[in-house]
Amino acid sequence: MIPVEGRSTRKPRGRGPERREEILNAALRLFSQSGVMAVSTRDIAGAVGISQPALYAHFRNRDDLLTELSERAFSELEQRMSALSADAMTDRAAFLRFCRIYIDFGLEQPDAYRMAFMLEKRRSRFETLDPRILAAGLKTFQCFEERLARLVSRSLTRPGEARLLAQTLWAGLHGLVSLWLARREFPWADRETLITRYLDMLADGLFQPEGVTPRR
Amino acid sequence: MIPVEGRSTRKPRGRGPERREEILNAALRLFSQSGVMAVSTRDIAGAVGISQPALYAHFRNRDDLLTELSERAFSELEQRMSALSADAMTDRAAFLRFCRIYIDFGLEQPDAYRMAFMLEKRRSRFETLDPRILAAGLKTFQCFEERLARLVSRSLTRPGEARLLAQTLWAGLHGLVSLWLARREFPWADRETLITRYLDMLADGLFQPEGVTPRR
DNA sequence: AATCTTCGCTTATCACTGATAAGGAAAGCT
DNA sequence: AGCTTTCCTTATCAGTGATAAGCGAAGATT
Repeated sequence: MIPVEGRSTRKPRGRGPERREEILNAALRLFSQSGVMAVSTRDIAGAVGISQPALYAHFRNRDDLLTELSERAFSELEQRMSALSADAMTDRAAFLRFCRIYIDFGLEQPDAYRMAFMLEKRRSRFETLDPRILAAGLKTFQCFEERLARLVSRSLTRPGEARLLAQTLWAGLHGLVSLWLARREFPWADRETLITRYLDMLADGLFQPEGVTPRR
Repeated sequence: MIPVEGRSTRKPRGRGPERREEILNAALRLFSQSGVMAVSTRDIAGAVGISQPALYAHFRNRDDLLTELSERAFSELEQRMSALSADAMTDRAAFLRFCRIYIDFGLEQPDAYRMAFMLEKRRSRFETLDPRILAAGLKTFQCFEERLARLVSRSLTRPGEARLLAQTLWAGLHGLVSLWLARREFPWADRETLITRYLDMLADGLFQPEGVTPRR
């Protein structure tokens, strides 16, 4: 009855985990093709080749599956941010490259980005955010804040500055990316110009010229 | 048969338009209470006191109703932006107040804001934006751009600057507002501080000190 | 070897969703 | 009065996420 410490008494690992993986991949592919809202559990099950209720052996419900994909998306973004080492750069250059990583992630993987930051549950009563997504988001933000702080540490003086900067910067980048994703048909200005201009504006505000103190 | 010019031959205005209004108001109230995704057409019909199919005499479908509310939200934002007259202000002060109007609108009327900018249709195949919402959004953006350009005209030099500034600014403000709305549980820094800091950063980038040219 | 247990799956079914069909009743116009 | 139009009803549809009940084969136990 009591399992031996460190070794489960039984080894039920058949092809369960692989199936689970299969489902996640199929779901992500379908979501990318048709949008999260348009894909039903039957679509996913059909793509995998199993019946619809079979999904519920691997995930508690549809939202649970979405949450899992969301966590993966966060993880991918963390990896990209962590991969940036900018030792031989000026703060400004490092800052710009860091922002680019975020933006590129959103544009290259719009569905992953949507999962992570724009996901609203289908039938949730008054928008209570899934705690797992919240936790994953927090972890990613901490990564964001920490990386950012190291990159521009020489330009930060006041205490609490890092967190404030990280939140404002995140918001700004998210605005750009999310509007692009949600309002694709809008007559946007040239994307490169827009990015460059926006980041320059931020950087100009951040890295004040020497001898000039920001007003207010 | 042929209606007299300027006077319709029949006057079918029974209580149709009022009903329509009633439905829109009930829907908006329900959406505010429970979130857009959680409210069904039966909920709306029940709140008005009619049967569910009766809705379809006034709106082609659920999305049509949402679109109508979306247009209203845009209209409301336009009104707020147009109401700002900042003749006796510096460019910087006018800029800050203008941004505040946008932010306040989003925070005070989160559902209207969501309708306007964050609405993703329930079953749309690959996210084609409703042309009506697109049109309404365009109109609002033109208002945004025009008002902004007048406020800070003295600080704009290059051609095309206004449009670029408007789009980047909009994106930045949207990022702040939409993240607040979508991730309420996130441990945000003090909201006032965050707003002030963010707008200052933008303004610092925008309104360079005299005699100092922005780098790059 | 025979049995038992567990796991991943099936079919059948649920309540609910948005949407349509068909028809009824009342108001307004000719 | 008769006709049309408008707004509403009930009945019903296919499709949704989710659950219940049971089946069958693999692995463990006897």
